[in-house]
Amino acid sequence: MPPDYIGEFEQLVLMTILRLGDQAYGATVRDEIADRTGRDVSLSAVYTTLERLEVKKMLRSRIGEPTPQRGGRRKRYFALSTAGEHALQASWQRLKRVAEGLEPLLEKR
Amino acid sequence: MPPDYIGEFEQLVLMTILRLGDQAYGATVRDEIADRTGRDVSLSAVYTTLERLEVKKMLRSRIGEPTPQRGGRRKRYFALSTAGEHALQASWQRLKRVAEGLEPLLEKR
DNA sequence: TGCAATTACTTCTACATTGTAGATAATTGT
DNA sequence: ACAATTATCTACAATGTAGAAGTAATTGCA
Repeated sequence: MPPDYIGEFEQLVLMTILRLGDQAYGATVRDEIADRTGRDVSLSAVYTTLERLEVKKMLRSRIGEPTPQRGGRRKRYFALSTAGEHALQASWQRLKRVAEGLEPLLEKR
Repeated sequence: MPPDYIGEFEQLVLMTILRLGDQAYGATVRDEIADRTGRDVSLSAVYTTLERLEVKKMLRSRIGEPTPQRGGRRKRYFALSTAGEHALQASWQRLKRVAEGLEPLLEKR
């Protein structure tokens, strides 16, 4: 594998974190992916992937302050590392190059 | 997994077959992916994936006639099935929706 | 002719990585 | 203590990948 290879779900997760900015944690990532793809992934699938991406240094995380609301455990917020950003950009570029010119076939219905 | 889920490499392979049309077989698929992604995948990686996609009915294959060239085994040509075309379109749509609006971040260098 | 060498592809075997869910545990507010 | 939220553990299935081995053609030469 290329050193910065990421799988398709990892790619979705990274993009979603990028989109969510400082509101990226387990539940929001899950919900956003569900909304955008129509696919209902389990929370644990998301967490496992987040964990692995952090091990690969593509993400960093920090534990949030307790929210003065309704109880419950503290959130763990995630953000892309520079490496993660690069890996995501690289995979996006590769994909675009492979899809280049095929759009009419990929999008016809 | 959604019934039509395909991994990222499977996606590359399907797109490549679409592009290659009636010239899609092991070696050409490998070379095209290598050219477009810069990633040098082994032939056997390609074959395994082709095989699995055919089992999932996303591809069909036929054995070609012997070519009057330099000998060698007959080619096995691949083509997308209707299901494969749909799965590819669906995954492309999902991806586009997830990436929507993030292009500036995905493409900046 | 006829068979070893060469060529062009494909299949087999095996293992690493990624995808995914269900059960379980940890914190925090009331 | 209990309800509310979020996170971790455990396990297994699916996908990604390479290297060795196998097969079917053509060629060249005894």
